[in-house]
Amino acid sequence: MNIVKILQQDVAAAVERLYGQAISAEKVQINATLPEFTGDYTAVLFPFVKIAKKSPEVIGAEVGTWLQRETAYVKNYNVIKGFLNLELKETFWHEQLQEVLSTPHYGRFPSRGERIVIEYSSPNTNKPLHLGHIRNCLLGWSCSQILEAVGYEVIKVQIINDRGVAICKSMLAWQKFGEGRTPQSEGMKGDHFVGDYYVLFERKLQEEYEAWQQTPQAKALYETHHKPGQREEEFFKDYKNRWFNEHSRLGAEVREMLLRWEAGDPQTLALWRQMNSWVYEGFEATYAQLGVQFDKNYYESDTYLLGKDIIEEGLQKGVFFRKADGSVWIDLTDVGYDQKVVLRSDGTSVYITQDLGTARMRYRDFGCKRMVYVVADEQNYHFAVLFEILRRLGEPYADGLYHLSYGLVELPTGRMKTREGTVVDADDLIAEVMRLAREQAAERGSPTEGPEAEENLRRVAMGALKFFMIRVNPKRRMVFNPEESVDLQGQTGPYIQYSWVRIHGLMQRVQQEGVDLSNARCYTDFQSSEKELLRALCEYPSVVLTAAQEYDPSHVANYSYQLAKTYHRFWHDLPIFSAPTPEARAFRLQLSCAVAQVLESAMRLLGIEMPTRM
RNA sequence: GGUCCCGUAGCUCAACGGAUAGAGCAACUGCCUUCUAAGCAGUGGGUUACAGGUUCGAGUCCUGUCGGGAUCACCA
Repeated sequence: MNIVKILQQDVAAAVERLYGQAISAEKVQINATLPEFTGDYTAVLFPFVKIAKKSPEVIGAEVGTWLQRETAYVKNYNVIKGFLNLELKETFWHEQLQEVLSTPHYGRFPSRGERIVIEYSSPNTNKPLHLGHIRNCLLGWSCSQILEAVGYEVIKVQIINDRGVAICKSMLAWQKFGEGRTPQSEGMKGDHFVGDYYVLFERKLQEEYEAWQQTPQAKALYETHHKPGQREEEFFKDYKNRWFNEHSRLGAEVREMLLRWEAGDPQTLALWRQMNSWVYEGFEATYAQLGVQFDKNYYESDTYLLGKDIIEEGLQKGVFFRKADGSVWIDLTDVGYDQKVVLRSDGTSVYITQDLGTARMRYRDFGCKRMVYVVADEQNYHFAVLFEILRRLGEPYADGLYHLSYGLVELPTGRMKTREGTVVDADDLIAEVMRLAREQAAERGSPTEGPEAEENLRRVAMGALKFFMIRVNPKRRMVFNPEESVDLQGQTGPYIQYSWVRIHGLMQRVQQEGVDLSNARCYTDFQSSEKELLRALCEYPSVVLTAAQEYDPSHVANYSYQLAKTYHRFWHDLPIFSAPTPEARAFRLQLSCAVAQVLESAMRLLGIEMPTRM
């Protein structure tokens, strides 16, 4: 059990014994003692003043004495204002260190025998992945690792939006202008190849639209329909969607194609499969670079008709109601939401219908009472509504749903905009980070040739990128400065990796020279940076737990940085291999070993691997 | 307009309701004859948007104001 919990219980016991009132151990506040005071952990005494009817100073003395007498691990105490600083015995710290070293998966929890589904990435198949997908993937992946560490059986899924207007646009553009080209013939990644046709379509569409705006019909429309003071340009910007549906020739062709697809036209399906398979090849390559995987892929083409049975069920249960035109609704005004359509008047599903169906499908597939959706915060309202509907339907998993909502990734210049070409492509970004890692390694004289160096460079580069994105609280919007993301100094992934590499070097020497570490326990003269490391090591499991409970990997990222920072200072302040005594050397090496173990474990939870050399 | 999220150093971010609000970047200054300097140490930089309230104690909780964002489609 971790030390904070032990202290909470013992302080609670002390208060009960001394003052005759039971308090819950969880309420006892235990903090790490601030560096300027002596002690390891500090109990906050103010809450006991009412119970004890004594001053904090007196309570501190009494509780401190009690702990020192009744427990095996308190060495000394002092009271400053309302704070009881406790100093723990050396034997206690040795036990803690040995526990870390002897627990192969320190920081992992026993199985809960419970499954949890986590959905992330979920791309459209008309364009390559971009910066936003990277945040999504990294968040999803590290969350899945963290949930696994706390004992869930995690099932990672994505839903691929492989149908609809968007992919038909790419298909149509390829059909009209592709002249039989393929990713192979062009030497391109398939997702970029298909994406280019999507862009081409949009360009051709814009050309058609601009030409149309010059027609008498369009001019007349502007004259009769524009809002007061609205310029022609603005008017046509707003009108584009309607024009696409009602006047555009290309728009009509896309809709025809979509209809042919829905009717199962073999030629259309063949083209659709061909183009999607190109895209999937590209996605796979990007996912491999990011180091993320999925246990199961759902395809919208399989799920887009789901959910209608649920609508029927909901109508019978009185959760939904039908309007005169045949459309089906739910009224959520009592919880502050609106009325929502769940089935169109023509009987077809809307987006949320699909999600209702997919949720149930996953429950049937995996029997999981918990599901996490990693989706950007634009969809907060959608998920609030989805979860509320599932609750009202009485679905057995309804209380285990969580929307891991994350903020948009912006550039220093503002939001990424497809139209303005400011979208940061995932593959470009990865290539850029790799390039910079290589450049910096060369500057420092680190090896850059050979398979081991290549792998190390890759790990450093991806470590920088991943840490940069994961260290900020998911729900925060984040500003992505491409230059800072590939920084390798300061609060970065490589900083943490470097501390590990230092230890790795030490351990190699330990092995080569066959250093005896068995007398580490004889060392008792702990230095402050050693104590800080020990305390940090003890804290690790609870950090993982917090990250899991809050679905927030940034806790693990910040912890890793803190631990690495403490280690760097320890390294700087104290001789390790050449410590003054054999006991000090043994202890410091063991301590280093434990730090490396925890750092590697924590970083693995973030999807970051350690390089062997830097 | 309704609902939700966010306002912390010049910038990017931390801080279970606890002690004097911390890191990194950027700027300046030191430290490699000793285990890798992608490191360490120091200097400057703050009315935690503002105003009230709750309490032993508020960046954190409550109310209001201001500022930023998202969302409120028979789109996905």
